[in-house]
Amino acid sequence: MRSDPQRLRFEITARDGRARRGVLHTAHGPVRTPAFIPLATTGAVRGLTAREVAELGFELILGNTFHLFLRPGAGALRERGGLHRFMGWDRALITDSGGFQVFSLAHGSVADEIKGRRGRVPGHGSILEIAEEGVRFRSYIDGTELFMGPEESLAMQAAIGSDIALAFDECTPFHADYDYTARSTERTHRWLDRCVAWHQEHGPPRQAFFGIVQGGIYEELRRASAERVSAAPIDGISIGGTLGEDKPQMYEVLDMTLPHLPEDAPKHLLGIGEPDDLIAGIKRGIDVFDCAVPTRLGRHGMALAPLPDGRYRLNVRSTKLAADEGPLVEGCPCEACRNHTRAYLHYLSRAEELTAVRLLTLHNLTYLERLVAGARAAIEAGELDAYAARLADGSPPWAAGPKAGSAR
RNA sequence: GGGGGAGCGCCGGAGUUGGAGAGCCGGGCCGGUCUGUAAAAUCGGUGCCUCGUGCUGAGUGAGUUCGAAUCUCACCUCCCCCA
Repeated sequence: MRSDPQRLRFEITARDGRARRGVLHTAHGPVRTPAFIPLATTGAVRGLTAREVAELGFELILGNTFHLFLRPGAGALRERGGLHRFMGWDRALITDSGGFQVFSLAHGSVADEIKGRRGRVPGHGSILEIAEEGVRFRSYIDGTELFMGPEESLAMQAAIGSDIALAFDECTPFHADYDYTARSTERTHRWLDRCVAWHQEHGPPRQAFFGIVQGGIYEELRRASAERVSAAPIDGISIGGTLGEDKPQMYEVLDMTLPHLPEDAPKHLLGIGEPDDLIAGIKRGIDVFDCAVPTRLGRHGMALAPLPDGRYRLNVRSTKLAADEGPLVEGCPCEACRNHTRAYLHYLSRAEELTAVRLLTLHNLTYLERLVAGARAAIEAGELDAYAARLADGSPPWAAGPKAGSAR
């Protein structure tokens, strides 16, 4: 760990077990943790404006180096003064390195692959070669042959001007065996060294840099990767790669990784964001999470809501809601729940009105923001376990927090 | 009143003019899936039953034929044109 305070300072203000309440001080302001990070993959949180995302309370969003590299490209972003200015977002920005996308091109859908399911569309991979130097691939936009390695990724993240850059890594698939995962993880470590070297030489002065732990589902590899990454001069640590095929295995992977990371490092769990997983991660000491779930489910007609069966995805398109005059979720402070009925949202969603997408996206993001805000308050109050228990019993986040107000 | 055209499954369309469909494409409807976003995406189901080599089915009825969604006749409905 380097923890250069000029780039990033992580202040821990309260603890509850292994969970912590903190503040990430970035070049674009503070980020209260534990935090959920909405995805703005291509420079927009899908369906919303930057102002709306800020109004929901988010202080950090995630852009994607790979997508922004293809379009609008480094030159255009530099000319526009970086992504903050281009998209009208003046709070903190973290950029994923593109490692995940490079491998999703090879697998059709890493989302399936890393969970142990089969890729959705086999045989359309655009990867031409994965080598020590980096990855050659074809643009999915126009077929242009392109190359990205550690240096290209960091140069692009410099052009974007993110507050936190991530190391260029290989996201190891679930079906990779021990030997492949070991070789891949070692290559990711060598790429980490190249990223660090490029970043120290050319990176924006106030841009922080996070390393990424790999190692698949193998305890030995996770420990080795955790120790290797922790030893590098970095400002924080992301946990990536396959986290197993189900939630119990994901928690196992976390438990085999987290003990080997520096206690005071900001810890980012890549790609995780279902409500119960946020709590599981927070309890283990994770500080920030990013995930496509709230925005994607919103576009697919699903609302986050505690359900009687212990799940939390309400299908708004279901006929059951056609005449339901109640709010999406009782007590939710979002625009969809305050101003509209389930019946209206049901109708809008079936009619494929953009308004439905926007309202559900607003709701889902509100739900997760309130969930982590509740966790922050609970940690300060030393009541995280009680908070988690009330959530597990089906309380919505705004009704499950400590009685003594909130820490929003 | 005359002439022409068309009728199948919840809806629309294509197609076959004697060897066969409980078929095809859209849509709707019902349900599933989605965790570092090539996802406002995607995958199923959608006549009946006792679930099988099962039954019914091409506007309605009759006929020709070994065999009819296809050919003939009558009728019904809709569309277009002419009066």
